[in-house]
Amino acid sequence: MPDYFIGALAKEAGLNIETIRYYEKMNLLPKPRRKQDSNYRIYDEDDLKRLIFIKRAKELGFTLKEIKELFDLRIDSRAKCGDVKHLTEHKLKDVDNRINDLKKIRNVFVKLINQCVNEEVSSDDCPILESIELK
Amino acid sequence: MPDYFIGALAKEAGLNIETIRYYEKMNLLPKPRRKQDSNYRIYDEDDLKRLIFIKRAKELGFTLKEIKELFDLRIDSRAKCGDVKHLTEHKLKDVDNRINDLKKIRNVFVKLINQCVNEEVSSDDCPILESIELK
DNA sequence: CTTGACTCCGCACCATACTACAGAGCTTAT
DNA sequence: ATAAGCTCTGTAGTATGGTGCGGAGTCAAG
Repeated sequence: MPDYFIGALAKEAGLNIETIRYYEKMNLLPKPRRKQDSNYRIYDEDDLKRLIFIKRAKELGFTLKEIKELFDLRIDSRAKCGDVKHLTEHKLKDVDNRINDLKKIRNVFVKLINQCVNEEVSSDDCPILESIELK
Repeated sequence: MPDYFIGALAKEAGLNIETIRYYEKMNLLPKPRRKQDSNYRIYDEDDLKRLIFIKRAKELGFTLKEIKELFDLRIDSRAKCGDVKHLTEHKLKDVDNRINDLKKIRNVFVKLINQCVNEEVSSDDCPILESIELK
């Protein structure tokens, strides 16, 4: 489990250095240990995993604030089981809704692809609106 | 199918008026007809559907630019079937990836909730990192 | 036919999430 | 031991996606 300086970590994660420092400032990434003398930040595999998670969660539509809340969901010495359960059930419902709506969008794509297979089916209408009623 | 002025549409869609005008400027919403004399914008149910779709797609992590591309996916007089098929297959793959990653996050929530049921199971670790390897 | 609510346009401002310096101090390969 | 290439901090700037405001005109209920 090798350690990284910020540049190597950034490269692994596919982010840039400034973004990593930004996440640290926003408390999305724990303050890393520092090298003696130089004060360079030292990172490990856990930091990398965390960055990759943040990156993907952002792509899935979570804000940095929400991602922070996800990291904070845990049963620990401070948080009560019941509280965590309640919060988590709420998040679960949200994720289920996201999955469902993505599936609807998926179906539209499938239909559109099949139309294409049937050669020269042509319509000027917008299929994404014809087939979806996201409510 | 009643028509709306912008205020009523905004209320229905749960957006504010300025946002609707902004989407129009960004070409996410077609330029609406206007009332004689007053030049007020006139909207219909299709506009409402479109706005609701935009709103949800944004929550699912699509940018306005991507949403515009989704609306533009159609087989029409200009676009060739093959092109649309290719593009759509690409989008389909993307949506599948999103669904899969959301399912992983979902599983973590389910585990966490079950832990809570088993009373006083406590760990200071972050389960979202323990259970997910989004790669 | 008034009056309060609505709409028009343009432009300035805001929040979020980065991104890019500058100037100084490390690291490391040769 | 030197030079290219890191990293440090702080601050300022950018892109996206809105949000607010002013002054003028329009709508519609009473």
